[in-house]
Amino acid sequence: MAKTKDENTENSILNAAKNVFQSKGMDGARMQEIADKAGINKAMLHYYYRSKQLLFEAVFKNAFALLAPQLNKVLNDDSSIEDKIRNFTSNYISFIIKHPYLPAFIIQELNRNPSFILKLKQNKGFPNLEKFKKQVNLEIEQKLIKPIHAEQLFINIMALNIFPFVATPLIKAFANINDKAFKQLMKDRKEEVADFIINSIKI
Amino acid sequence: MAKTKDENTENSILNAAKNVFQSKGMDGARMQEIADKAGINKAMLHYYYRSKQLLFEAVFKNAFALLAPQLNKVLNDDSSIEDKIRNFTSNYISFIIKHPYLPAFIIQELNRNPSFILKLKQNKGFPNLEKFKKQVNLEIEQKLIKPIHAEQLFINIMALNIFPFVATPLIKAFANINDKAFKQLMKDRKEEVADFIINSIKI
DNA sequence: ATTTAGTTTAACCATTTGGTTAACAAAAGT
DNA sequence: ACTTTTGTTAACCAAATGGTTAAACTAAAT
Repeated sequence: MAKTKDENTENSILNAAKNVFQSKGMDGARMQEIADKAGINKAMLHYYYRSKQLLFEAVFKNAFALLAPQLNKVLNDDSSIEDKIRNFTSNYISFIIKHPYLPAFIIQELNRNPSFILKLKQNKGFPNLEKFKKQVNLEIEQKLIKPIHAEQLFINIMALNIFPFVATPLIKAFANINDKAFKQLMKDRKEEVADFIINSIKI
Repeated sequence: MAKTKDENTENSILNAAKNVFQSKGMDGARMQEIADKAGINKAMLHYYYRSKQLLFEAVFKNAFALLAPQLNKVLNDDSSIEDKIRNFTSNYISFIIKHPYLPAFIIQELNRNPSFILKLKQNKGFPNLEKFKKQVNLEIEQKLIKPIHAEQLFINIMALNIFPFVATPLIKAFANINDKAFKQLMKDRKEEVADFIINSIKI
């Protein structure tokens, strides 16, 4: 396929692998297809990455490293809960529109192999709820927001932002809309979702 | 595996196939494993279902047929929006706790092959938003709920209810909780999610 | 009792797939 | 100049995999 200045072979392999793995998953991906897309011989894949498993892990870690900082924004910055939610929602949806396969890929592969997340958890920078919890409880005490468990609020924020990009075909079918209308709906959500959440918790 | 009165072979195959396909997906599933779990010879799979693809489709249609009526409850019954949301949320989460693999399976396979949903769309009983849209707009006119696009509200309801069961490993890792705590969190959501939605749209 | 239709099995087959090997080319050290 | 290291290829391999076949078994129908 297009080899738009992939510089070195190692990188063009990773790019091709990203493509194939993210659209077909570990089980559906074929080493031959990755090699073809990278424009090289299949043996090169093993020369640079030893095995399908290791190549996959390189792709997965890359993908996760892209997603994690986005989540940390909600959890670890110092603005108010309301500002956080507005910022995060707008940024996150913009981000995902650029990487539409990402969330479904990560979720699918973690379901296939849940123990894989244990490795990721050890990295520093792995999202952690502690600070967010304290902040939520503080704002509840200060009567800034209605009582809610921080975990539930966090799940709700994730769900409202991520779900449509994971269940795209389902939503398109139920709402009976085409690709263009779906994209518009997602753009609208940048504001709608934040309003929806804040409406619910604001006193 | 356990062959607890599976009656006929055809059914025990379908059961085994359900197990394997729903936990490993189409690409990860192996005919041999299905045969072993059903306690029969691999040739029987082809005798009764001709091919992996057809066996898979039988499982998938079964799964979808289980999910669709649940969604139609929100869309086509005659109670108020508020009652619908409360009923649906409580029922749906109970339902999914009994079939935890279902939503991830359906979403994963539709992402793998989005055109597959076209076949399903032709079935009557396929969820449709028209009635729900009218009702939402009516209740907005009557000042019973705040203005919101019906599609967005529907997406939000789906997201808040379904997402945690699709992204279970992710949520468990972020919230740093074990299986027991996660299950409790999900039970709590039966009420919390409905409150969250209604808080947001109620005037 | 014998035919017939449906069910089940073991052995087999062709293809696909991840991975390896050996030869070769091109840089990089010396 | 030559030796070593790195990058690349084509051909090959063993295992796995979906699928087929022909024969055997079973039970009801004739």
